[in-house]
Amino acid sequence: MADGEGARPSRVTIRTVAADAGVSVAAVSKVLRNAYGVSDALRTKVLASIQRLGYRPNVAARGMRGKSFTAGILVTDFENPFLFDVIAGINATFEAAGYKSLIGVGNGIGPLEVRLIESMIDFRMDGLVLVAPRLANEELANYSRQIPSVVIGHHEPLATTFDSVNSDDRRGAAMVVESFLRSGWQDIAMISLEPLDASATNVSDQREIGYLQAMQSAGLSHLARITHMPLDRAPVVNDTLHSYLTAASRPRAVFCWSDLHAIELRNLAHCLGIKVPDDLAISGYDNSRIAALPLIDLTSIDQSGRLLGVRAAEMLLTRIEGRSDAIHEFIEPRLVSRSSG
Amino acid sequence: MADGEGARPSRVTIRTVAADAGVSVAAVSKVLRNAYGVSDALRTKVLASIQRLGYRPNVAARGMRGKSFTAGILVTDFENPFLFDVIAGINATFEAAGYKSLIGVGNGIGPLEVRLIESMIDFRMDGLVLVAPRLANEELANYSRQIPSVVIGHHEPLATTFDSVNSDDRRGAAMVVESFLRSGWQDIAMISLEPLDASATNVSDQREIGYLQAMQSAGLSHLARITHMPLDRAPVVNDTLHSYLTAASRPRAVFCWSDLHAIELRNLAHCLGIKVPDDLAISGYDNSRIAALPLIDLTSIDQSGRLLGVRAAEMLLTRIEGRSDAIHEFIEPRLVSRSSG
DNA sequence: CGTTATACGTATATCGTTCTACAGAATTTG
DNA sequence: CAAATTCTGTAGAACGATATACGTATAACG
Repeated sequence: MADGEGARPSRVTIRTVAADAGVSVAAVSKVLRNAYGVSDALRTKVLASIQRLGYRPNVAARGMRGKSFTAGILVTDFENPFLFDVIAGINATFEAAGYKSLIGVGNGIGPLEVRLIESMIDFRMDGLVLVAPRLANEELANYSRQIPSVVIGHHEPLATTFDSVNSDDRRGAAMVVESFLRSGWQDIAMISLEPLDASATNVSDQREIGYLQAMQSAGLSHLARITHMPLDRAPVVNDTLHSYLTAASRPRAVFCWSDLHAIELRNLAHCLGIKVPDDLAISGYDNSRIAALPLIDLTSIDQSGRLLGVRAAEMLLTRIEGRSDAIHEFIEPRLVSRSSG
Repeated sequence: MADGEGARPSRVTIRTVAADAGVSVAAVSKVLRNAYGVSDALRTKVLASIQRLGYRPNVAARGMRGKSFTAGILVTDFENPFLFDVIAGINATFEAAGYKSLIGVGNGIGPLEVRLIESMIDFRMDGLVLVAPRLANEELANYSRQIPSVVIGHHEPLATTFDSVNSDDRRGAAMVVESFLRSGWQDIAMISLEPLDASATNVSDQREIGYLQAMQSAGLSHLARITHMPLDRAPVVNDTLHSYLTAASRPRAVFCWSDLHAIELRNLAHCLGIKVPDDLAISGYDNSRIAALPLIDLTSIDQSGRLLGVRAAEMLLTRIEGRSDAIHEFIEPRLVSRSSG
């Protein structure tokens, strides 16, 4: 009983270290931040004490005045397999720079995302990477003034208060259309995501634009049509896809804004006895690991998730260092052809 | 230029609120924590000011003396689709209790996991949920003394310093074997994960035990055999699975410790022209969303990931409230039969 | 009516850092 | 050799909350 709570080891603080090393608290702090004005002798003495005592600075206390050496990552839809690589890239880059990163999951719910961002600010994190945030533009502008921010998968090339890294989504969409055209299919439709607002900042909005432009360039505007799906993967999605496949107006080829829906579609087609690609060609976007499975074998656009993550983290680091002009970067997409289209 | 950094809105603190409401700082703090000794009149006055000023308490400052109202989630392998439901369950439960949760990704790398746990402690988080940690038992015992902790997917039923929630992994494994037996197959092998140490705390260790026991009960001990895979999904895994499938000793049925490898296996079998389940039956574990896809259609064990998450979060909340006796809970697994076996 | 509880608020020490000022020693300069 | 200039290290005020200790009305009691 006395054991359960009792063994409070009374945490070792900067004061403990200072006492142990026989120097002032300020001196230890200087060593920690490797700030100016500390001799080699002092440094080694302090480092030895830190080592011996197993001291770790308290981030909460640190955050009150200085930096927390931690960045927050906000992801929208935890389920999208596209995130794996992005997050791996972000984590690796931060890790190498001596930063920690913690992830918050927003579930595509605006209010929750807002609360998480605020929570990260309140934790005194040094910066934020927002992956495909579903926030109104003003909100984003507002928060990015409070904390260094970089977005991935959000197109706002004129924003001045935050950076962005994106796949060239218009180009990617066009690549799919062009590939379909080369196969001789013209009746090409698109499945996209419900737009959030009129600003066309979402990746799906940009892919729609790319799709429409490519169709127009090919003189096929009259065949272009877009179906919008809700974000949640409720039964609605399945029903919609089902009626989509069985309708008379079913296209010859479908470009899906994300592997997420393309995979569902390919499976549903399989169940309905619709041959892919003989009856229906399908392409996704993201080149996720599942799309690459031989049994799924989905044509897709690789947007180099890992690179997106790495670049975003690098940008955030320089922004934390003080850069204040905005950078907006594009990464070239790559078509990965597989049996589905 | 003056715009980039200049617009420092000088954050609203508890002092601002106190001034605005015309009360003391302590009074505001009391309202925030709804502590004892505050009249309705005062409360409404303070809440109005909070509302008007848009005040949010600084978590870092909070964590220095009181609670941060945030829990940390440590996940090992971000890629395992099993995590989706677990994390959703944890998040939903914390959210409802007014807690935030932040996720750290350990990548199955021991040292990194340790650093993340320490980081979460240093952030003054109120508690930790560790999902399938790959830590030595002493380390776990050590950290769980420093911060309220609950583990998921880690079997240590005698631990006194932390709680655990687990699928009954032995039972789940046995269910698979029994199902194979009912189909008339006896030559049943298992693919498992490289053990971390001799303590058999990992879920894969427990599933091995369940598998061996079930084989023994059926008088098939002589046919039981286990192949161990590395955790990383390097080419090694693929090579190993390839030679596994082409070897003369290929079993009639395979029980995989996780959908992760079962999916790989089913795809590889497909590529090699091995009919599933006619030539080879396959079962996974986790009943992940991918396993349920008609094109994959993998028999699997559902371990109610969401429920695991919910229970773990609930336990952590009561432990944060002061409970000090350990709880170790099992959740009944459920077999989901599909075409693969 | 005086005494004792009780409810409500306030003042202030405290948490563990960072960071600004400054003092003393060592070094360079004129 | 005195004065000016580094170079090191220290003291102590923040940071923004919590929580303890205490004072003062108000209510309850005998």
